[in-house]
Amino acid sequence: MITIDSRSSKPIYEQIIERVKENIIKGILKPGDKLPSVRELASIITINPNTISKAYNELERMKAIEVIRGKGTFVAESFKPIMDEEKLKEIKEHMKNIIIEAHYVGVDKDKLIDILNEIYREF
Amino acid sequence: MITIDSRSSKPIYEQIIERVKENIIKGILKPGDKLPSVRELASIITINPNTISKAYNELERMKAIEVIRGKGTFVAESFKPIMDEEKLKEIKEHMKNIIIEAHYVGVDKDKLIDILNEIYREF
Amino acid sequence: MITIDSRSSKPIYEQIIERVKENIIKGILKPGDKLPSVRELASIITINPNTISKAYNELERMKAIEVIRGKGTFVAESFKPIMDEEKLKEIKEHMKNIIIEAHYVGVDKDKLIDILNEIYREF
Amino acid sequence: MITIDSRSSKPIYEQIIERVKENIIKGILKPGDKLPSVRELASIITINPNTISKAYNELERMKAIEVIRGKGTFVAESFKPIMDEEKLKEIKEHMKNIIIEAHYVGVDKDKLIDILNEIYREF
DNA sequence: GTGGTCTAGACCACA
DNA sequence: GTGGTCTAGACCACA
Repeated sequence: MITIDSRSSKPIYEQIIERVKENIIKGILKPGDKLPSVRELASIITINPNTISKAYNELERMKAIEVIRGKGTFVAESFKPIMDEEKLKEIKEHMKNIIIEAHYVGVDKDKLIDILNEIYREF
Repeated sequence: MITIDSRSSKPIYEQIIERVKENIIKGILKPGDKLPSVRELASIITINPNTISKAYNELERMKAIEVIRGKGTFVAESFKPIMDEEKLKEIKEHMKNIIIEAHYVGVDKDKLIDILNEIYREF
Repeated sequence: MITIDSRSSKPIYEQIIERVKENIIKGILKPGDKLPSVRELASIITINPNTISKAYNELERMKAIEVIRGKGTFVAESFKPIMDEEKLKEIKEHMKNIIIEAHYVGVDKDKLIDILNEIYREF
Repeated sequence: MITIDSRSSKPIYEQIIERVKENIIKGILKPGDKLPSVRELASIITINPNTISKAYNELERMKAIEVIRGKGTFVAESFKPIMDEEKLKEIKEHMKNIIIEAHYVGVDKDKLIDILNEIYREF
């Protein structure tokens, strides 16, 4: 369910965050579902537990998951998008950079929208 | 022409690369145009020359600019998009992450396409 | 394993790149093998770590080695020659120059092919 | 007759040396032939005269050309290869590096010998 | 412990 | 004046 690319320049803890969020959005993980414990996940994907911990902590801060003491970690019950101006600006920045990179491999606006639609279809 | 956001977590040399590419795409920098010399740009944006050098070197590797010995650095004459499977996969990855992040601030597909179109309009 | 000729006009970081590639081709370094860390190698050959870093970065770009975050640097698992027209042209250029230089020290075609065969035998 | 690639990382003066030697080996320039004067050549290929001068000086040191005061520069009358141990070692080094580079673009021994033969045929 | 980024500063070849 | 190489040293994120 969660696959890590150790060769990626993207930190492992960020990869975990993304995979968990992706699974939630895709409905593979539903509100109330229990996540594997830190140690469990660490042994499954053979990653240092500290790294899993860091990912879970960030996910909790984002209200994507909830830690219930003594019971475990669960997908948050109610998902309310939090409109965050800073975050929105960041997204625009990232999109601009994608557009620039796309241009340099010969991907134009229409092809980029195709890619975007394709990814949404997978969700 | 080239502005750096020192609060950004993105390395300075990467910011320079992006700004130069952006200026080329927007036509602000045209093929054959001379870029400021390493030392010049370093003093303009008060960054260490080594950092500028690193950015210029990567831009040269990407064939976006050309270094002519003892004369300076110039926007490459011929821009040919290089279709790179790896790079394309990377772009898709980035796009997927943007979509995930967008979802968490309540930005849906249509709004994201709006943002994309808006950025293209600036180019 | 890696020796530097400080009298050579060839930059140190390029010498390191060549020695590493040579060791990989000779099988002294095998896929998955760990390379000495940047600091380790720096202290072994008494070279500044930045210089080692530069060499390792170029080797990574060439897909000869892989950097795994926080763990170290390893010989790439899968070696796939990348057919690169530019690089091939460069090789021909170099070969032409060798032939010209050889002529001026009285080394003819047959002797040059002997030299070539001799080097291949060492690999 | 002499073409320069200003984008090459190879210094212009070295490129001139190589082209002149190449022309001599190919017989395009014969012993006793007059070379263009420094200023002439400088204006033909629009290069700084100092750069031409440097190339001619090195060619003279190698006994490939001769400067006759007040008359001009000529291809040396008698070509005697000078067996130079240092130079030979250098050639072997270069050959080794070519072999390493060739391996990384998928060019094996036989193909490399083909390339070598092909270049000799042009001479 | 691992590599990545950045600064300050020196020296050099080349044009 | 131009970029390239190298050193010394600091700080940082990641695992």
